Amino acid sequence: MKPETVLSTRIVSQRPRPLVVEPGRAADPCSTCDARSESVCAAIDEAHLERLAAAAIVTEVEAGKTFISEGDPASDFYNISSGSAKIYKLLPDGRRQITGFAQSGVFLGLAVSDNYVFSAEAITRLRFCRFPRRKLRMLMDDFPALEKNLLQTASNELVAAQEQMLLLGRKTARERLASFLLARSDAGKPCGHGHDHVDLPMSRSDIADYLGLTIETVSRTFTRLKSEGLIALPNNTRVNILDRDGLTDLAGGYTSGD
Amino acid sequence: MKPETVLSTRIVSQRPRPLVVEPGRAADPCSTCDARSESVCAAIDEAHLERLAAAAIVTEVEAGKTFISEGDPASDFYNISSGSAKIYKLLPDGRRQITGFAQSGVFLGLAVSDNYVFSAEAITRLRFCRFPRRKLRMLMDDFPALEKNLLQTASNELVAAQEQMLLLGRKTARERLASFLLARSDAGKPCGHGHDHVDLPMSRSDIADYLGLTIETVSRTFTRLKSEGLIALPNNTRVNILDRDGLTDLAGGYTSGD
DNA sequence: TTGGCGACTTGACCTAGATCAAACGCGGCT
DNA sequence: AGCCGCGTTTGATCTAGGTCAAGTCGCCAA
Repeated sequence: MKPETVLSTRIVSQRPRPLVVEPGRAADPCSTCDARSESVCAAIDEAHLERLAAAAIVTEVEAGKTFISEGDPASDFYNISSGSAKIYKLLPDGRRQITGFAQSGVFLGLAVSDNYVFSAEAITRLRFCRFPRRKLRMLMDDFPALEKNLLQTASNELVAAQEQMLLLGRKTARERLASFLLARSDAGKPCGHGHDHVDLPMSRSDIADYLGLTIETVSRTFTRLKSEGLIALPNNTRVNILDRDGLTDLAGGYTSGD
Repeated sequence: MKPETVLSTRIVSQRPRPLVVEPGRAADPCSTCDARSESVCAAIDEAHLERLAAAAIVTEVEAGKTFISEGDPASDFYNISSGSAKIYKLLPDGRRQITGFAQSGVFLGLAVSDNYVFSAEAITRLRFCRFPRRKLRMLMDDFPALEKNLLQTASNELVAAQEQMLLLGRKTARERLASFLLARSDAGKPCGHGHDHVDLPMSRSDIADYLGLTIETVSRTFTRLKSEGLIALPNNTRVNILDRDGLTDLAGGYTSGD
């Protein structure tokens, strides 16, 4: 729980390098935060940013680091400012379901119970703000807009969760992958790069655990979509969408976020 | 959209009987509402109940009636006061995923977009309050506790949704049914009846569409759990839990709500 | 340059659960 | 009482996707 232990031991042991971990009120990280406009922090205006900054603990972790573990006391609320992470749940025998990928702007840890009910692991090097629950509650009391924003965000998450239940319960492997690629292409839109190439920072195994499939099925299905001319696979972390309409058709009712 | 059209034509045509549909400010329905204590309405104290009652339109529909259709303009927010309903999404070819069962106290329609992204159908005769979105927003502005309560509720829904994704993506048919029965037995707890018998107002087909299975698999799995002595099936709408520990074990990490 | 490692792909085979097809059983109606 | 209709159960068979087992590819280190 000490900030020092946040660094990934596995990765760091191979190539130790210093990470910037600024505790508390550094040089007002919030006023220069890239993620602010897309995140719940947008609810707090420029004039009061120092309040936000005082509550936030900016932290950076290496790829592969598990920074939230299911069952741990739910002490903090997280807001990701750069990089991406996976949120997952495990069964006792190790089967894993990834319930979401979190990118810049995404909040985590709204859980109501005293303990986290999911785990979170950095996929890339990850930067985020941690807000102690108590301080977040105070901020919410002082800035009703923040609470409104969180409710809005939670509602959106709920809609996405229902879409994912439809995918997991009723779609075939091809439909799942098609839906996934389209959703990813929308998610990447605000990040600048165009609509028709999709960046996949996560491994095939992560995709499998997100879509309720095995790694082999994901791989085979990628190959098949490629041979059908729907996508191109220039490398393992990139997919180009060649036939968006075909993919949309396949995804079966996936409706773009706009 | 007119209140009269809310009645189920299919059922009513067999046995027409008058339904109580009290529009607007009847005899302050909120002060006598059974569901208030368990619902978001608990956020508004006795003294201001007439504000709540003025915004609410109490409606009653027959079993089988679809009262929210995916794609329709999301005009209202719903709060169920008695009966139960199913929330679902459809694929173009008719495959269905039930994303949740809503009982007394449950709110519906927090969706952010202008149109509903799910459908809802009454399982039993159903009573609920409808709040026009605009009025709900006004109430939230006046009663911050209401907004807090909604955020709390939405967070809980999100937790349940993640648990369901784990179920749909990674659990076997037996594990799904065991998890379902345990969850139902918890859900029934506040309604008075004991822990070890579970009431299932929904059909096998609904259970199948909720668990991402077919009706045949649900039926076979019930039979198997019964022959293994884990449950008893006195009739089609009732399950008695005979071996809760065994079932919990099977459910694989399902943790009771208490 | 080679060798080793980890992530991915491909192939052969297997199985949980889907599909197709009868029964069964119960409540309502005549 | 007897029939009808619908929801459910049960049985026989099929298949999408899982499992097991080799490859293949790229990347880094020596």
